[in-house]
Amino acid sequence: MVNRQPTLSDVARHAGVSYATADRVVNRRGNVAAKSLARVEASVAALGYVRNVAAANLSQSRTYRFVMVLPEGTNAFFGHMRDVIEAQRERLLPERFDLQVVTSPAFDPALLSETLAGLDPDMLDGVAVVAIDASEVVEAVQRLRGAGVPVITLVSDLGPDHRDGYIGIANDIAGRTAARMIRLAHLTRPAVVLPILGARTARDHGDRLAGLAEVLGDHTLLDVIEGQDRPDLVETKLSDALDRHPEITAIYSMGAGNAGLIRALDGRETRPMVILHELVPHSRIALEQGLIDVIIDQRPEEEIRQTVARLRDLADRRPPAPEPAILPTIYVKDNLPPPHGAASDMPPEGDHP
Amino acid sequence: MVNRQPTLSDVARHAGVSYATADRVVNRRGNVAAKSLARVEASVAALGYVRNVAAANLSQSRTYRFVMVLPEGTNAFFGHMRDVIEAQRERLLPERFDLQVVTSPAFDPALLSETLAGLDPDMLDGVAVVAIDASEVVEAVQRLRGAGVPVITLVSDLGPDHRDGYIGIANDIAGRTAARMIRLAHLTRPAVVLPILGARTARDHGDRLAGLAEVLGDHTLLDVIEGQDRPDLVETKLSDALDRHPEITAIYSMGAGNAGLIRALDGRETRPMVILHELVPHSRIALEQGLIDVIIDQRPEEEIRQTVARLRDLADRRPPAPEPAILPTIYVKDNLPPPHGAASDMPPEGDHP
DNA sequence: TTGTATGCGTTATCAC
DNA sequence: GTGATAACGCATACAA
Repeated sequence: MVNRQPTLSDVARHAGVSYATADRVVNRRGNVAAKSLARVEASVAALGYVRNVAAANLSQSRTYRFVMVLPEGTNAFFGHMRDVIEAQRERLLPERFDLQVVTSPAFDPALLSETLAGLDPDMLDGVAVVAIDASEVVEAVQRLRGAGVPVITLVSDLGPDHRDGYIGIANDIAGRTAARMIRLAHLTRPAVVLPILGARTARDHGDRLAGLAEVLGDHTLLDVIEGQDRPDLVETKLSDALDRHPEITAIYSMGAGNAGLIRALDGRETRPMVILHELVPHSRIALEQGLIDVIIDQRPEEEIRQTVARLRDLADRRPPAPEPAILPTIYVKDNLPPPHGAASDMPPEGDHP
Repeated sequence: MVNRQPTLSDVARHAGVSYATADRVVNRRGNVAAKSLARVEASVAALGYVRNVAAANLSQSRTYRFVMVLPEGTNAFFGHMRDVIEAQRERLLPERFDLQVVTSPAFDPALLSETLAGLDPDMLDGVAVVAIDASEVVEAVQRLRGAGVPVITLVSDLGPDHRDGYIGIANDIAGRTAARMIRLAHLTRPAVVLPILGARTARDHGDRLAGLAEVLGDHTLLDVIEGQDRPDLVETKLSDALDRHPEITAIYSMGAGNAGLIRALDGRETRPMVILHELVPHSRIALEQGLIDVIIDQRPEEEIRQTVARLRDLADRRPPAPEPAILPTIYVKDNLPPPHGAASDMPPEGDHP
C-alpha cells in the first residue's frame, strides 16, 4: 500500500485516449467506440486502477442520502434503536450525509410497502429497512432496486435474493445460544423450560424457538406462551403459568413485552433462571438487580454502524467491506456496556490493564 | 447535516483576510498578526468551520503511516491478531495508508522501550502498542508523544495519562464475568473453583483474578495455579490438581497455555465446568467438541478496527469518535463467529429472518 | 465520438 | 506578515 495508486489520467495515457474517454468507460456513460472501450478496460486491468472515492466525492460536493425505515410504535427495542441513531448521527460518516429515519406501523406489510413506494429513487443513495417478509414488500423493494437504489434489510430479513445485504442476527443461533445457557445452568439437574414469544407467526420468534428446541436435548420444553409482545398479557399469562407449574426451572422470553415478565417475577421469593432478548432500560435494570440472569442482545449500535458502512459502500459502487457478523451477544450482570444510552459508550478511560 | 458546511474561504471572507492568512491561523503556522488571528478565530467560531479532511488529504496525496507493536513469540492470541491484521489490511482504511507491524519479545520492558525508541517520529502518524506498564516504556512513549506522534495502547495499558487512548477490555470485568458464569452453573450447589493464571505478577491476570473473587461470593476459591502461560506446565499442574481435588466443580483459566489445559481434560470421563480466555484455533475446537464450556474473548477484529479508527482520528487532529467499549464477549458453543480466520467473518448470507 | 477546461476544499510554494 | 495560486483526483459542462 505504499506505492502511488494509478489515477484515471494514468489510465488514459496508458490507453492512448483522453481523460474524458477513460472516464466514459470507467463510469459506463456510453458513447465510446468499441475499440477505445477495450483499450481503456485493458489499461484499467493492467495498471490496477481503482477510483479514488474521496476525490470523486469532493468534486461533486457529494451528500450521501440514506433512508432508514423502522417500525413505529412503543416497542422499547426500536425506540432504543432510534435513540442510537440520533446519538451517533454526527459520527456515522465523516462525509456530508443526510440520513432520514421514517417509520411505518409495525407488522403491516401493506403500509410498509406503501411507505417504500413513497420514496423517490432519484433523491436517494440507499435504503435500509426493517423488513416484513411479504410479497408486497418484496415488490416495493424490487422497484427501488430496479431504479438503482440499493436496499439492505435490518434486523428482520427478506430472502437473500431480494436485497443487497442483511444486517442483523441469525435468530436460530440466538435460540440455540439461549438453550446453551440454560444447559449450563442445569449441569446437574434436569431443566423445565417455559418459552414465551410474541406470536407463533412471527418468523424471528419461530426461528428462536426452533434453535432452542434443537439444543435443549432431553430437557423438558413446556408449551409456548404467546404474549403478543404486550407487557400486560405477558404478566398475567406468566404469573398463571408459574402458579400452575412450580417445577419450572428456566424461562426464555424470545419476544418483547418483558416489562410484564419482570413485574410477574418481582413479587416472588424464588424464581427460575431467566433469559430474555434485547438490552433496553427496563431489562438492564432487571439484570442489574438480579431479577433475571441473561440478556441476549443484537447490539443495535453495531448494527447501525454496519448499516451505514454498507450503504455507503453500495452507494460508492464498491464491494462491501466484510464486517464481522453480528452474533447474539450474551450479557450477564457484569459485562454490561456503560449505560448512558448510545451517547457515551466510550471505554471507561480509567486505569485498565 | 444538510446545509453546506462553511469552507476556509468562507471564513477568510468573513474575517476580511486572505485565504492564506486564514489557513495560517487554523493550522497554527505562525507569522500572523495578533489582530488577524483574533478575527479569524472569531469567524471560525461564528461560522462553525470544520476542516474537510478528505480535501486536505487529497491535496497532500496523504498516506497515513502507522506502526503497531505486538509481542513476538508463539502466543496463539497475538498470532491470531497478526492474522487478523493481514486479513483486514486492505479494508482498514479507505485512504492510502501504510501499516507496519513490528514485534518485540514478550514481557521485556527494556527491549520494548528500545523498539519504541527506534521509531522515527518524522516518519510516523501514529503508534499502537501492546504496552508493558514499566517506567522505561512510559518514557519511550512520552518521547514519541513529545515529538508529536500519538500513541495508543492496545490490549495491555499504561496509566491513562501516558497514552492517547486505550483499546482493549477491562480485565477486572472479564474476571467478574467469568465468576458470573460460574455462579450461573451453580445455582443449586456450591462451587469449588480452580483458578489458573500465567504469573501472579502479570497485571491483567491479577485483575481478572480480583474480579473473579469479588463476584464469587461464598463459593470456594482454591489456590491459584501458575502455569507461566506454558502448555506443558499447565497440563501437568492441572492434572495434578484434578487428581488431588476431585471436588473441583469449575476451572477458570485466565492466561495462555490452554492447549495444555485441553490435553489434561481430554483424557477424563468427567470434567468440571471450564472457562478460559481468547478464541483461538485450539480453544475453538475444544468448545465445539464440548471439552470446555465458555470462552471469554476480546474480539481482536474489533480491537484492530477501533485501533485504526482511533489512530486515524488522532492523525487528523480530530476528536476521536466514541466507539462502543470493547467488553468481554461470552462465547458458548452456539454463538461462535464463522471460523475462516479473520478473512471471512461475513454474516452467513443465507436465509436469515 | 472525442477532447479540454473548470471546480470541489485543502496544503504548500512562492512572491510581495 | 500577507496574499495569490498550483497541485491533489475526480466529475462534468462544454467545445470540437
